[in-house]
Amino acid sequence: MKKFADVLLPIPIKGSFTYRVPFEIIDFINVGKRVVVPFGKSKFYTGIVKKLHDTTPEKYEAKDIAAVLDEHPIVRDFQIQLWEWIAEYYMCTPGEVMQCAMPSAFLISSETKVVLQDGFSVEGELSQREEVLVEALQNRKILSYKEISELLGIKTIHPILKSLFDRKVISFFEELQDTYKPKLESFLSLAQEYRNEINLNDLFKSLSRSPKQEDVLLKFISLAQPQLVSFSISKKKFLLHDGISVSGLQSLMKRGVFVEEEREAGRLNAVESELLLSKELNDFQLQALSEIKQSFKKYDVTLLHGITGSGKTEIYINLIEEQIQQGKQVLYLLPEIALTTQIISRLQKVLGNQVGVYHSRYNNSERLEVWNKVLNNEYKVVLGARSSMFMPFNNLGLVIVDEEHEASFKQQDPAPRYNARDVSVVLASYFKAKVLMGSATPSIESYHNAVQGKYALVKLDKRHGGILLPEIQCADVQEEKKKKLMTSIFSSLLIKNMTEALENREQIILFQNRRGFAPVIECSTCGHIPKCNKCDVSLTYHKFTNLLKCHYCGYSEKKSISCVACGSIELEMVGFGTQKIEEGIKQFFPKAKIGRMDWDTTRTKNSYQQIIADFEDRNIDILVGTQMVSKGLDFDNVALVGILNADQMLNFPDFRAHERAYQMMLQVSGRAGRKNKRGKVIVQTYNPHHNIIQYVMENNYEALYHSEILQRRNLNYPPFYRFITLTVKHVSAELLNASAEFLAEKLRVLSTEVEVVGPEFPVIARIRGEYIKEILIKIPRTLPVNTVKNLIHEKVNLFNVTDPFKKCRVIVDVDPY
DNA sequence: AGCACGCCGACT
DNA sequence: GTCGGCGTGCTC
Repeated sequence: MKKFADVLLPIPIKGSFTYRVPFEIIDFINVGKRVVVPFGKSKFYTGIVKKLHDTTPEKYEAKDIAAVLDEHPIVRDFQIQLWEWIAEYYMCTPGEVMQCAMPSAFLISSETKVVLQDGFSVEGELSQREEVLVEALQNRKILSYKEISELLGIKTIHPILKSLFDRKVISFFEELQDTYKPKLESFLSLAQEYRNEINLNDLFKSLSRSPKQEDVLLKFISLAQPQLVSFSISKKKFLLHDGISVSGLQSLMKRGVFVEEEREAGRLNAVESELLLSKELNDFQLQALSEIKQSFKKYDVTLLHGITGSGKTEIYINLIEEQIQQGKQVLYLLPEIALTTQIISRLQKVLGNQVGVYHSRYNNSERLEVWNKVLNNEYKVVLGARSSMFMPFNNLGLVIVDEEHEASFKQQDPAPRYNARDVSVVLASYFKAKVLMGSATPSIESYHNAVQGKYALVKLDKRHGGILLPEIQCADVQEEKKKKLMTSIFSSLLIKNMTEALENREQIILFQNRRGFAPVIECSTCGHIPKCNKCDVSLTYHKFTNLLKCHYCGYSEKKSISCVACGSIELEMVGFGTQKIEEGIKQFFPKAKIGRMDWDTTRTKNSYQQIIADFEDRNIDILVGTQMVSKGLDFDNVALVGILNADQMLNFPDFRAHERAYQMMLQVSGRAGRKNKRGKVIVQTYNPHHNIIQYVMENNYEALYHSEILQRRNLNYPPFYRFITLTVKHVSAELLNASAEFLAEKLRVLSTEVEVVGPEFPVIARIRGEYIKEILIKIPRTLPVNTVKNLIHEKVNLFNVTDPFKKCRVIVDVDPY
């Protein structure tokens, strides 16, 4: 009988909190269950029981656990271990990991509510604000702090509330609100009295003059056969059947022929179509599959290097089926951007309702339902973005990380800044499960692991269905400009090929990596460019809304007709985004149907699907887009892919810029090519002889790897060194400079082998009014990283107690991407 | 992270 | 004078 419980709370504080287990709940409490606990002066939080023990805390009096919420644990032991591993490795708190790992619908916290006291009487005068509040409470009975603050239009409402409380006008209570409400659906069944033949026949006779009602009843009975008595159907689905009129049904309901009952329905769409067999694999796929299975015998992690269009997904499906047969679960991780309906339905067609999907577009209730289905073993496969690795698996056999090189597996903000690809190896180890990482362009780190023999390497270098790799050509922008061939953003080579493709009624994709290349308004007279006044960036012009927007803080203003600085009306657009490209095409090919796919046009839930559907149905001739067009889409009529500005990607100030540029160019190139004709790719660049461009044209990943790994070794970059960045922020640039310098100085004495670079201003030195400085710590692989991390913690803690530096915020990012 | 307490400017 | 801003410290 354990008397104390260590409870994990979803707050960014180190360590867990020890509570007393009251006698009444001692039989119900277990590790992994949720408990409600008092926290601070008046709040209640939901936490997870991490440990039960008998050690009386010495330094404080433990508070009592208020309630146990679950009948069975909803978090498994391995998850608590995993959370702690992540917290330690990524230098954050287990509370932050838990917050990110669990659907927030599980973690309800209390909210303080204000009510009038029974039979209150006002003694003395009320201030104007107090009067407003009392009046509002008389109308609405219960108000939250936030509502009161909005009502009175002030932030500090505490003194007013205290004064009213002291005069016994109002009182407080804590409300725990369960945000999860099961979704209900109406079900129809035949009323008791018509469940015998005589009454039913009478009913039909009486309906002879009401054909609509008769139809409805007949349909119901035909659907119900042979079990009329116990049959029920969802009202919504029933109405979808042909020949059923809403009015007919309503009349029958009024007569009491049907009874309606609300049932829990679940939000997740079930797959109802017949399952298909997985596709037959070709010889190359079979070969790769057998190599993978072989490698699993010796290695925990296998890297599958399979070129675009080689049919990696079919191999995955095969492996998943095998795991399911063995009664194991599978986690299939994809970058968010590649999680399209195409891939989801492909999996569901073969595996049906055993597949659970988990991604950011799901709301809290949906996430909670997926969690429960994994917990109850209803889902054998979880397909999702990085956060789906936090599901409560119970016998994981395989983790697939597709598009392994993608940066989006690393969470940027907020903590935990984890990399799902890397953590999945730890996750798998708890189950002795295998990890399969797949990519057409593996990350240098993973390929290095394979080369070093840490991972197994399996190659698949034949395209599926005999489709040839596209022919890649370079358009030398500099040369064309010299010869005055290039009068727009399109080279003559690209225009020529586009014209050809359009004449052949073939489709085209134009790719523009927008990053840092958004349209900016510049005054032709004085050169003024509108900037965000809180961030160190130019505002970008959005033609559709006629707004100037900041991409970092969301600030927007109306575009003025004249220059704000000099009043001139000669404003010019500099740079081009996808919108500008769209316009450019219209000039050259006025008849072509153009679609645009970027962050702006895919904001609403279905717009993304719509664009893809339009492209597939050939309602779009030319698709212009950012990164989005490069992921997870398989079109079969794309003759030409144009990469408009390759240099933009190559010149990005980041040590991974070349690797990324290669990956991106190869990925978009993969969209070109059809069954009977070789696709074509035009790369527009100022540097056609750049080695990366050459590697892309030769499709030579090995060469890219060797040139990159050499660089990394020479410059002490990953994978030879581990990186940890410390980001320091403050509104005052002076304080920030001094503070960052102080912190860097402290860090420089860590060890002679550890390099401390900076502090330096990043490319964008100010966001939301705060200046930013970065310190990069480079740790050789040979050094025990935990010792270094402990020292970093020590220095950051020192920083956080040293005046005036502690006023700055410090963010730690391990293995930044 | 919230939410208390406590110190200081700009208004009745 | 006090109201209401915000900086600082604590939470089992």
